[in-house]
Amino acid sequence: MGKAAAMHGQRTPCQQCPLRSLPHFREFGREELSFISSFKKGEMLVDAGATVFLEGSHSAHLFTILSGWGFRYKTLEDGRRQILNYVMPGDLIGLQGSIMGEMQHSTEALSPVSLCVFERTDLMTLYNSHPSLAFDLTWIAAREERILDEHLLSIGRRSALERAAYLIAYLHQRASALHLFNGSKVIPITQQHVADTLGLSVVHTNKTLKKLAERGLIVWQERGCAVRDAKALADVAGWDGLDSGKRPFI
Amino acid sequence: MGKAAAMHGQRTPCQQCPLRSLPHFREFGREELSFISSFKKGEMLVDAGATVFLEGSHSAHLFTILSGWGFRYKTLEDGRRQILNYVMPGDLIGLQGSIMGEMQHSTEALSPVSLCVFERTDLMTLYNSHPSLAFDLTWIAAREERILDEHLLSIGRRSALERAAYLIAYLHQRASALHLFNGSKVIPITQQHVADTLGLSVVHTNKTLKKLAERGLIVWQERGCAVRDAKALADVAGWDGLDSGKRPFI
DNA sequence: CGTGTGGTTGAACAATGTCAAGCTCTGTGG
DNA sequence: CCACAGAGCTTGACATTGTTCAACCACACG
Repeated sequence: MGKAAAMHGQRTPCQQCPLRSLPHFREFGREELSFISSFKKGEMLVDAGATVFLEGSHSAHLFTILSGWGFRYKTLEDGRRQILNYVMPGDLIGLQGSIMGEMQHSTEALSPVSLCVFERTDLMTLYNSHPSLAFDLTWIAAREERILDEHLLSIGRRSALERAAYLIAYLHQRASALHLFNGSKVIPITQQHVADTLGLSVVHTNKTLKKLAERGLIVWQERGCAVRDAKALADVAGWDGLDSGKRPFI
Repeated sequence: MGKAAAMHGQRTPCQQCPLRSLPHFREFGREELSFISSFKKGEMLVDAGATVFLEGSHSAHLFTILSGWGFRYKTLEDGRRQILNYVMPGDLIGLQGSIMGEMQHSTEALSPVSLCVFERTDLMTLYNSHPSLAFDLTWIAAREERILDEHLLSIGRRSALERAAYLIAYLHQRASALHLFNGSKVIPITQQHVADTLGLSVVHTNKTLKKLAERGLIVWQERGCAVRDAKALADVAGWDGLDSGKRPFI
């Protein structure tokens, strides 16, 4: 478990944020952007495997992912782990803790991750001065809730094969919308991550993924999963896909 | 599946809302209360078994539960149902749909339910004029997210017995905080509801609940579940319990 | 060269699902 | 008052799904 974390002053001003130009995100006004730019206190880099938030901590910060992949998880006392969701560029992390106090889940980097750093004490200023951004924060929380609803349906009621298909289709769709598949085209997770997301053992996960591979829907390769037929995956899972509309991000 | 729904003009003004006096909720300023009172457009009553929201709909309203029990759920095409969470007095429902458009889950009443009616078009006014209430809305969404995180951990990684214990401890703790156990002391759900919440079959749920009953932790009775030892239930599940602090409600 | 991490496999076993039947209420209509 | 129907709970036998254990393999990295 790597731990390296480097803090830097602000590098990219928000006005030139590479994520802003993606069609996936809603456009922001000049004033909103300049406020967000002042809200941002710097950037942070963490290694793959590093822990960004630890369950039980009280972080003074919250972050937006600039680049890289990570995941949120909880564990039981005896070590059983459940991955709750994955985080990708544009995702705000630590909002739950900032608003309610203590962090009740951990967050770990799957790849090297760079993050924009915000301070939780500035949140109230945002609510006071920028209602549209305040609305966006609620939007972001509601979106996460909606995704968790679908995950719950998946783990509770879908078979192992359906679950695996759903998970990979979901990750693929999100990453595609962010144009994340230019270089590697590979989702950077291990089968252990898949198992801990689906609530299955690694062994059974392996056998399940193999079935998807035999049908030509995915290929498992060095450090990750490559999608061959996203549509068929969604079909296997009986999943409609994510909203296609634009979404806000801070 | 009952469908009766009656709309009324406002009966109880928010200043005299019986829920406000519970120690469970944060106190509101006079100004906040008067705004909320204007935000409220009336009250609605629905029968047990009635559907409040249907997946796929675009409701013009959102509601706060005044009294009664209900639950949110999603279904797969072939009818498999997953209950996502339960709703009780003080809970705001329909926020997800109001903010993001279409409803992606359904909500059904478990008992007769009375609701305060709000209009989604008024939401923006709230954000513009009352930052503290805007913050509360994000708080409410973050709280739901946190609860879903715990449910996901439960379904994904706890055994059937642990899951059942967690669910009942959770419902009991929430209802206790709301002083809901004056009359019946019974959680008004069927074993089918428990099964659909835990992601188990009814048969296995029945056998699992029987084990909890044999240990003296619960008693299953006419139309519901009575808790005998809440502490022991939480212990079986290895669950810490909910936050004890005050929370906002609209 | 070792060593470690992640993937693969088969066999034995445990957990959970399915099927089918019966039971106990409660409410309803004759 | 009785007969009946439906909903929800209970139970046992059996099928299926998923877990655990125990290897072994392949590759990357120091």
